[in-house]
Amino acid sequence: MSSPKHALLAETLRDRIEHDVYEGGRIPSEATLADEFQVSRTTVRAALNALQNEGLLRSQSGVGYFVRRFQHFVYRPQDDFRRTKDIADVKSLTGAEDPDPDPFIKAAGARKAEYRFEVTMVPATGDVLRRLRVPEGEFVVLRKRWRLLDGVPYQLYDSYYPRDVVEGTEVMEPRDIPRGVYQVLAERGHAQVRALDEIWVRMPRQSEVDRLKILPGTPVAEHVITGFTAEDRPVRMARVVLPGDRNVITFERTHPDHESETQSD
Amino acid sequence: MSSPKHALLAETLRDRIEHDVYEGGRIPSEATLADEFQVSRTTVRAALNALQNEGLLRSQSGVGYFVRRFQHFVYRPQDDFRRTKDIADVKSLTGAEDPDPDPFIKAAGARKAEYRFEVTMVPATGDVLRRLRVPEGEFVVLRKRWRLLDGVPYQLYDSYYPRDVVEGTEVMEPRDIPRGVYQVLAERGHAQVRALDEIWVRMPRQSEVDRLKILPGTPVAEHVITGFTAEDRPVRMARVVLPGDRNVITFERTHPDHESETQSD
DNA sequence: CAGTGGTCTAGACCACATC
DNA sequence: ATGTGGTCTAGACCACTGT
Repeated sequence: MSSPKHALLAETLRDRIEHDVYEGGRIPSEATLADEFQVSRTTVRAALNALQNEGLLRSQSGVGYFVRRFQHFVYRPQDDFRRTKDIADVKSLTGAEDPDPDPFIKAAGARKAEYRFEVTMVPATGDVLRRLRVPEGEFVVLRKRWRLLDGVPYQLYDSYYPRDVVEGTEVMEPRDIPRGVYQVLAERGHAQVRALDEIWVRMPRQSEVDRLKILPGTPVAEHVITGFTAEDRPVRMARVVLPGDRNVITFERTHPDHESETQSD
Repeated sequence: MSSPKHALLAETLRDRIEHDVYEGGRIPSEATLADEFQVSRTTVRAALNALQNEGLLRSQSGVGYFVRRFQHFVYRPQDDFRRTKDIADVKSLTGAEDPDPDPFIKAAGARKAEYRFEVTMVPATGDVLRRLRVPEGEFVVLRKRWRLLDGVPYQLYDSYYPRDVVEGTEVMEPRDIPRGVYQVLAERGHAQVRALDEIWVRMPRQSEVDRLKILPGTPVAEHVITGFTAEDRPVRMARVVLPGDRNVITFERTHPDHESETQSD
């Protein structure tokens, strides 16, 4: 009926962490805990390892274990749609000479927002192929974007476009598009009028751990946006990978009945 | 420059799993791997433990390690809004005598959907208090719901209502409301016309591990929905906890410019 | 019964951070 | 130099699953 020692220890530590027992979020050393609970260091490590995987602690080699603190960024996928309309507002609000209207930068607030870009042509595979309804092996344009706040990576934002839709436009260049991508798509006769959002949750791959500089035990959300024209052709797919310790995804919506009511008024 | 043995072993195993090297998803025993890679059993366990925490493997005591397989449920928060309109459709489609129009049941398809309910009054605390804008300590109505598919818990769905809004209605009873909650709210003069969705990602608490029967290394999404009336009063807050290995959250939206275009047509 | 994973120990050596 | 976490070993005993 009784739990193993490492589980009991983990339970005790979870409790202490929740009640802020440890000054400055600093957990006692492995040796100290082993001594206090009369168990081997290996058992202490098993407990601490579990807490790390739950995202409660982080360890720093040669220093110690610390309680993790979080600061979330509020990510609003709907803002991307609204971009072009807001350019004037941003200019008037910030007084910036050359305001960057990217919604990520607008939402950054006091934190320093930063980008990295990379544009390539890749053969469509897997879910990209399926979502963009492109023949196997056909090349699509991939815009890879890193979104950083105060030097910390907050999001990986990769967007895919069918080749014919964006070829010869500034979408092919690795820099921000002040007009907004939707403007460019519209000018080419592929205005995006509808989007489907899919969100799921998983543990990160090794490549994402490296790109996002996340600690072990940090889950990620994968957010895939597929954009459609009025003719229901998919013209854009974006895959956003968001570390769970740094992001909140938000949506706003109105009741469909209410919409029709107001329309029938 | 070289990685520790357990990391190299984990890397090798990740690769083998991805390339489906192991028949039937069955991983060799710890002893076998220790022998093959010439390391101690402890080192093998460190590698396998890491893969479990990444959600790639599950272990079964006394049996062995297996590759994990996933079957996702498509969760559409917007369906909840549409509920009352669809009752007739469900009846005509399924031919059921007493069709249950809950969107979760509709979306279950061939899988057997199941519920558990619990209704209580609790003092508002933390984010519930903040989101429902209720004075500290004031009691709110809590509807706790478990949503199961084929006996497996897929979602914890807890919804909170200000006491005055639902007192004396069937919302206080621990069973499904065929009319839909939105209908009840509307009849009480608190029609919900707008909702805010917030989604984030984290590792589960112990209580959630128990309630959802999830394996170690499974992250969860927390989805909080706050519903507002036309007067901007929050009348409903729901907290949905979704195990990452079983759910995809989806939204559909239309381009705001497009909406205004069609309205101005 | 044999084989599997789960628990636990004592002890060793290393790299790294801090003083 | 000291203390910290990171790695790794060999070996022991247990509980559980399958035949």
